Amino acid sequence: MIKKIKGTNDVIEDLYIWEWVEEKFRNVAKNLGFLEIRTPIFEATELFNRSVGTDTDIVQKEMYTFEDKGGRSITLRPEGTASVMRAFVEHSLDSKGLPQKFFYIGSMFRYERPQAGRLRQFHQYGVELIGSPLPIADAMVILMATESLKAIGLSNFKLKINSTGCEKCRPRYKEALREYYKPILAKLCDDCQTRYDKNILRLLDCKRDVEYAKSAPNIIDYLCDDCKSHFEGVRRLLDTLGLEYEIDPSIVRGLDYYTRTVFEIKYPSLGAQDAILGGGRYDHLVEELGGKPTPSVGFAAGMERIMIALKAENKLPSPPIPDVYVVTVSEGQRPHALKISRELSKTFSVDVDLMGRKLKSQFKNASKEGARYVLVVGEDEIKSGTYTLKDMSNGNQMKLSLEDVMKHLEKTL
RNA sequence: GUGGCUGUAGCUCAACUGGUAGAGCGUCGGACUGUGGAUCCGAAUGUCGCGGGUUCAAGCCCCGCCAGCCACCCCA
Repeated sequence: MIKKIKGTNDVIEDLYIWEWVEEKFRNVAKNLGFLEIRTPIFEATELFNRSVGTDTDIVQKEMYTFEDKGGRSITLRPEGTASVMRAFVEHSLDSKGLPQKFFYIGSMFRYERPQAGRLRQFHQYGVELIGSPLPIADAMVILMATESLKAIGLSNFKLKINSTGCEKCRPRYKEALREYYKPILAKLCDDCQTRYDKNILRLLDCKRDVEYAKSAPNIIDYLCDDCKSHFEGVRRLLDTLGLEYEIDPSIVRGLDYYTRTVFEIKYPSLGAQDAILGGGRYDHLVEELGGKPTPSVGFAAGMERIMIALKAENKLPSPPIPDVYVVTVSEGQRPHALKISRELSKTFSVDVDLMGRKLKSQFKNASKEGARYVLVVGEDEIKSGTYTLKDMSNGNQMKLSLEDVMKHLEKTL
């Protein structure tokens, strides 16, 4: 048997949940003036090297990269922001005026070992607000994040924010961290030893050496005046909106392009992979991709993790059921039943037996599928032009003309 | 990439210290030849994850691979 590739998933019975969630997210985004965008699922490898950063784990070991038949290096997108920004630059969308506001829902690919809440092909809902340097842009994006989660009924999530400063203040902070950790380096775990050289910020969210991280220098104290007032501006707006958040100095995002604001939404009961959404500001990404300086903010949310959270909170929508199940008594009525099904399906969701089962089994089937009504098309019905409509919730039956059947369904469904 | 646990019917799981595969649920049918959700009866379906080894004999033991789950790393 050919089986699906490791770390991929078939969504079959649960698809209606996905559709429902996506609809809610689209609504939130569209009502705030964001335009849905679909970019290619693969891009030139160079795009991700430039945007995500050559030193990041994503680029170094997690990308699905291959050469196409023309000898080009192609990569399955590991995240969505790079493509949206590329499209923004490629189509000179700044000429349409700023800001430009986009959202997307789609597949991302990362070659990682699968575990709870982590797949190799996964899906993200993401938002990009391009062109505004102001704190209100950060606040808008964070608001969209929380509103989206609330729109699907989630409540047990925690918003955490931080600032990673800019090219002026971040080096100063890194230096301070190096000085702090240098004398105790030998006491740290093996991973932290390598993190010290590779990416010192990562020492802050090590799961083992938490004690040392607690008393480490806090980036907030090292922010330059501009970054500090920007961060305070964002906080004031979040306070105005009444959003609860925690300032968490250990939030260090794994992509190189972040500047200033970074944030995460955690769903603590999910297990090790408890971040359902992450984002921040990336003020230099457009320049990096060859456009004019265009400060931007955005986030990406993990659809699969959101699905797990939804199930945990028991906030699932109800599954789709047929409104009417059309049933025949014998073979001769099948053509008639098919025609009636066509009429009914213009307004209602209809199911009809396609297996040639006998009447009783058709009823069983209708019941199993949760059909609200069964319409019997038998010899008598065809002769008289009045059909037997049975309400499966209480067993009541009545004989109605097709027109009256339609009316009755419209009234009661 | 590393580590732990797991892999028997569509699903959940059983099979004593190795003796050659079973139950419940589900599916389909019948009891009930124009009526469901209850009950009863019956039927079908397994390369026992794959490959190799040990043995008279392997679902069970050994090795390798693959897959799943969980964790590390990292992230959504």
